[in-house]
Amino acid sequence: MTVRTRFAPSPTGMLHIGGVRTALFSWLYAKRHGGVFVLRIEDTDRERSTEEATQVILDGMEWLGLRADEGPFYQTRRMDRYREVLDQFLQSGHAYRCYCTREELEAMRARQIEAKQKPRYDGTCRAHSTPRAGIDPVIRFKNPSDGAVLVEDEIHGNVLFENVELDDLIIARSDGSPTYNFCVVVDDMDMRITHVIRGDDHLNNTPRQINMLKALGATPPKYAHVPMILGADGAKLSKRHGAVSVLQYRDEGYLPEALLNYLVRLGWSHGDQEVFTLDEMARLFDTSDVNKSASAFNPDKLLWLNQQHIMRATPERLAEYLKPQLAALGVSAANDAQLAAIAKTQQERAKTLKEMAQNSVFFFNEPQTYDEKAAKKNLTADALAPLSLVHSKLSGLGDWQASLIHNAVNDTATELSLGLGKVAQPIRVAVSGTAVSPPIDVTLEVLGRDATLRRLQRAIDYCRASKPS
RNA sequence: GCUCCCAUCGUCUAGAGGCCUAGGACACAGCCCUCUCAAGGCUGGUACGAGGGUUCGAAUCCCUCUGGGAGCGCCA
Repeated sequence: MTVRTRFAPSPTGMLHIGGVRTALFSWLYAKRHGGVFVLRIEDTDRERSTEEATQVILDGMEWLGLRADEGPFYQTRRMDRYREVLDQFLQSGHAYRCYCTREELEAMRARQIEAKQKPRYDGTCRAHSTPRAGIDPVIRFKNPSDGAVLVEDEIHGNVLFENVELDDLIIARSDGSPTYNFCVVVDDMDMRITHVIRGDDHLNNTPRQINMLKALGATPPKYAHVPMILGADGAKLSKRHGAVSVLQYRDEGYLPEALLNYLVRLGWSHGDQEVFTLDEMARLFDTSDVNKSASAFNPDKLLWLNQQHIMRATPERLAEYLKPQLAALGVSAANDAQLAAIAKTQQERAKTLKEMAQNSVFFFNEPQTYDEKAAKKNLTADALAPLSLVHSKLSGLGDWQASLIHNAVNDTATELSLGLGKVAQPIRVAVSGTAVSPPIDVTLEVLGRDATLRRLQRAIDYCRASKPS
C-alpha cells in the first residue's frame, strides 16, 4: 500500500515554524517511503480564515520546496460531501440532532466546573431528541458510551482513552456547517491518508476521530503525534520568538534547506550528524526516531546552520538569493557572473544572505565615507607609502587576477619591510570603507582594476589630507 | 477540576540495564591558524527533576511525588 501523508493547516494565522515542521515531517515520511504528500487547507472557519494566510501557506511551501503531490484541497469546496456523510450518520443512528441552547450548554458547563467535573455534554438529546420551536439544532456524533479506544501512536506508543471520558461532540453547527473534527475524519478517509503526522496537541482529539472513522467503516490511519515547539524561553511559541510567517525567514536571508535542517533536528536526530541535505533527510527520516518531548526554538543554532548551508551552496544559487537582498538595499546587480563571484568570496563569512548583501554593497557602490575607527587606524600617514607603491604595482599588472594581485601586495610589504597587515588593511579600508572584507586579493579581483585604482587613489588623497603638517 | 502527554548540560540531542567517572552540536571562554572578518583546529566549564523500589549492576525498568504541556468550544 502506498504511503499517503498530508499537511492540513488552517489559514487562520500565519504559517509559522511549528506548522512547517509538521509539514516537513509529513513530506519527509512520504518521500522516504516513496509515497504521496497531500496538501489540504482547512478553511471551514469562515470567520477567521483569510486569503493572506492561505497565500502564505502556498508561498511558504513553495519557497521551502515542500511540493504537494496532490492538492491543495480546500474544505470549503467539499461541503456537499460533508453533508452527505452527515446524512449518512443521521440515518445510521451514529448521530443525532441536539436542540439544547447555547445558554443551556453554558449553564451545564458552569455547573460541572463548579462540581469540579470535566465539562462535557450530558446527552440530553441523545436520549430523546425532540424538536423545539425556533431552535436550529446542531448535530452531535453518538460516541460509544463504554469501552475504550486505543491510539497506537508511532511516537508516543499506545495511549488508551476510556470512552466515558469522551462526550458527544458537535459535528455540524446550527447553520448546518460541519466542524473541524468531522471534516478531518471525512477528508482523511476520502483522501486515503495512511499516516497522520501532526502536532501532539491533537492527541486528545484522536480517539474521537477514530470512533467516527470506525462508525464510517473506515480503517483508521497510523498516527504520529510530534511534540510541539516552544519559544526560546521555554514558553509557548509566540510572535516574539518564532510564530512569525515562514516567509520572514526568507526575507531575513535564510536558505530554505537551512531552516528545514534546523527544524528536522528539533525532536529528531540521526546519531551525531547536525548538517543534512534535503536528500539525506528524506533518506534517513523516520517517525520512530522522533522523541516525545517538546523542544525550544534556538535562533543561534538556526543561524549557525544557515551559515553551514551557505558555505555548502553553489555560488550560482547563492547569487539568485543575493539578488533580491541587494535590491532591498537599493543595489541592482544585473551581472550574474559577478554576483556569483561575490557570493563565492563571501560565503564563508556570512550567517545570512541579508548579511552577505550588506557586506557586499561596496562591490557596487564606492564608499562615500570611511568607517571612522578603521580610517583612523589604517588610513594614516604611515599608509601613504604602501598604498602608493601597491597602486603603481597594480596599475602595471598584466592580467587582473587574484594570484598576481596577491604577489603585488606581498611584494609591496617585502619591499617596504612591512607586515602584510600594514599593507592589506589600508587597501581594505580604501576599497570597502571598512576594516572587514573577504581576502584582499580576491576582493580586488572581483572589484576590478578600474574601481580598485580609483579607490586607492582616493584613499591616498585622504591620507595626504589628514597628514599632520 | 478532570483526562491525556512529557522530563539528560542554558538550548538541540546521543543513550533502548553493564561500552556512561554520560558522547556530539549551538552558545560561552581561552589558545592555534591568520592581511581583516570568518571558516577550521584544539582546550575548558555546566546535565541524567526528587524519593522509593526491581537488579550483582539503572540515565535506561516499575511506583509515587514534583515540575511543564495539551485537551475538555456551535475554534481549528
